[in-house]
Amino acid sequence: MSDAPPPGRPPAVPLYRDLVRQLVATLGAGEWKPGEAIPAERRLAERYGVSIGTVRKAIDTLVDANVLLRQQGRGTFVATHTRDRMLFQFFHIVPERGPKAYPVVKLVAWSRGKADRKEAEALAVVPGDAVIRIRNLLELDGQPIIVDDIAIAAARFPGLTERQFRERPSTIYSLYEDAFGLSVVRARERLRADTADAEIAPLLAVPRGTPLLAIRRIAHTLAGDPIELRLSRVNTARHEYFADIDGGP
Amino acid sequence: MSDAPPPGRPPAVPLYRDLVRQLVATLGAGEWKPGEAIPAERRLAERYGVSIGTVRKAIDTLVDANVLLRQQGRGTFVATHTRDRMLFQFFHIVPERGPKAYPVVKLVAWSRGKADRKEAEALAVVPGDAVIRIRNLLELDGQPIIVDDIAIAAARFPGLTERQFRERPSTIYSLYEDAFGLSVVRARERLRADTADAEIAPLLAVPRGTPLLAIRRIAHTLAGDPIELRLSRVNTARHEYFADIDGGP
DNA sequence: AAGTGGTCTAGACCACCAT
DNA sequence: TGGTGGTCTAGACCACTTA
Repeated sequence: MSDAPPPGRPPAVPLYRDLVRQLVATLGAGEWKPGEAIPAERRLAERYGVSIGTVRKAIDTLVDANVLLRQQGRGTFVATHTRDRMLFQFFHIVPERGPKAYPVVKLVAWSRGKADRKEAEALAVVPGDAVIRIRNLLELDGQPIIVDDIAIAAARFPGLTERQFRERPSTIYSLYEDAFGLSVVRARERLRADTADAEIAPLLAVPRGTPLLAIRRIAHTLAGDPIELRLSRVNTARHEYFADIDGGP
Repeated sequence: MSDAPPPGRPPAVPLYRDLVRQLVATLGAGEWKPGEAIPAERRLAERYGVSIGTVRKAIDTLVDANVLLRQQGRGTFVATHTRDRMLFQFFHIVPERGPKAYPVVKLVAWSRGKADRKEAEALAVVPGDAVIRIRNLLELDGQPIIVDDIAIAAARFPGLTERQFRERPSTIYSLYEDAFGLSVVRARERLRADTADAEIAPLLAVPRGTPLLAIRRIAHTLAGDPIELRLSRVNTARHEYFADIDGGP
């Protein structure tokens, strides 16, 4: 790509892998922003001195990872955090019966504080570093179903205000993206069964001791940096968490 | 592929998609069995009269779906239900800390009965049809952590005996595969929080009312037929369910 | 040495979209 | 009409496995 491979020394890393790395670096540097088109495949092939097939294979990788989005006849675009993407990729609570719906999000609490040990570990910061904590209440069908406790490192979100959260028209991840250039592309979730304590129960309008589904999520950027720790508590009386193991061909 | 495309009428379905369909059909017909190699890509290209690139694209699809497995220098093999595959693809319970481990499975109960409405719906049979119900207790680190209640349609597993379950050296899905030619390739799971009742609590050695994670799984064959309904109840005091949202590039 | 999958090329032609 | 991604070809060469 930049250099010819040394003679007789086959490249340890395939060209298209290297191209993925370069595309990710270019994306990370902000040369192509969410919502924008990246250059056409033929142009990328020229720019990097590889064949179009190799470009396609590299782009395939990033499309599979939901980082890029192909649109035939139009171009290839950097993925954005629309409501739809949030609903289909990151929101896994569905009604027991009936169609999936968008939650209505209400900000309950917003505060600054110092990272405790668990927060620090999850966010890859030092205990005591400034964190911002947000509590949201999510309603489905007009009923309060989920309490989200979100923690983010203040250093990654300079100047973030409570007002930005209140006035957010779209999803939280689109706020991270638009205002701070931080794109969540993947997350790890751990689930367990818990019970409603005195603090959570009234928010969800359930008795204390009601079993709740507790979801601990760490959201990552394309570079792999953790940028959000989220503890969701879900009333699963009429809703469920879904997971599909393998989409199939 | 079999016929030339009508002149001026572009094929509605791409060649490689059609090839996927044919490969799936051949797999379903049992021409290539789990663990066996399918013909080399060059041979498939000849056999179906397409280029090797098209064959590779079709095989890519089935490899992504965990139906086929490529091994460089050896061949492409039909996936089997090994312990490893079970652990990495279908078993999502991990210790709170420490490495993932295989569960030790103990058969608690085995019975035949008639499908109730929910079982019938899940297994795509008629209520009242014969079903086999299995209850397993799964231990991790020597502790009983999971109770699995499995229901399968008896008609799909002719001659299945309790003994086969007791003597199973590997996983249940490998029994389905080896003895009945039914390969589980994907599953849908729905999770909610529940509490231990009088029946489950003693099996897990917890007090009644202990919060448990309830997982309802329907497992499907490559053809999309549901072949197993499984209700797992998990003591999440020291273990968790994990879900990765997007593997990334 | 023979056979396998893995990478890469340099095109051709098509379907789709904007103008 | 021109540009985009989508499909498909017919090879070449490589890395790896097995015999």
